[in-house]
Amino acid sequence: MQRSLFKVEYSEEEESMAAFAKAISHPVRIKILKLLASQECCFTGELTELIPMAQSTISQHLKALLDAGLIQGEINPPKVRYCIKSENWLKACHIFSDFFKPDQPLCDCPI
Amino acid sequence: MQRSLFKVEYSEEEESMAAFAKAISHPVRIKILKLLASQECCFTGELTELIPMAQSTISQHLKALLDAGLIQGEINPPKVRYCIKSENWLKACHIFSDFFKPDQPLCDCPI
DNA sequence: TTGCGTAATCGTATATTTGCGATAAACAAA
DNA sequence: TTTGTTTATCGCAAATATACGATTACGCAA
Repeated sequence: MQRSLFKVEYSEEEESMAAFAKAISHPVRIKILKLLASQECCFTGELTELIPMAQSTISQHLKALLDAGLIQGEINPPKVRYCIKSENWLKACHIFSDFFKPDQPLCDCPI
Repeated sequence: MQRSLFKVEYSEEEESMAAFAKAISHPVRIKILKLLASQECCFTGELTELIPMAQSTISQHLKALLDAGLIQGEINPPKVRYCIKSENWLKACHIFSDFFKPDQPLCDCPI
């Protein structure tokens, strides 16, 4: 990729919002988060049974969610129990509700 | 990419949430949306002046936002005036606020 | 018609993402 | 120690995304 000479500057908020968005930009990761956020709460690799994908692929998506800080995992050999990382979940809640404000005055261009 | 034999099924809501998320998964697109959503409202290619990126790159990002349905453009030769597409903006508002509920009962695993 | 300004598209190069199977790692139980 | 269970990581291939310059397209004004 032919990289720009000077880097575009982004605010911390823009960067982290983009990172959260990227984490949930794949439907299977949304599905996983929904499962973890549901009342059953702390789930594990039963995900592999619920989602028809290779175990390695599920693990890869879990890693993406981990890296984004949206989930956390407790190693409980030989299993790993995952759940929502509430700290960053709340951060994401705030960032997105700040951005997507339904009562925001929007353009009324008659396009 | 070695595709799965059987396709994973996603709900319409999961699909469109992922699509919206992908659209805002790049900080420059968040920046653009912020500019368009700000009171100045209907913006155009002044974006090219505000954001130090090649014109073609900006146009590419605008197309991504267009394809996601988050913005719309009015051709006003030789310019194009963009603004938020409120219909889908509201849809995104609802989808994200439904997903990121701060008062949701989350796991209290002591990880 | 010819040029000008604006914006989209093309072509290209590189980076990242996505998916799989195979393998490795970590621990518990036999 | 060996075996089994669970999960992460590796290596690969293909698809997408990102960025640029160059070119094209489209009206408007000379």
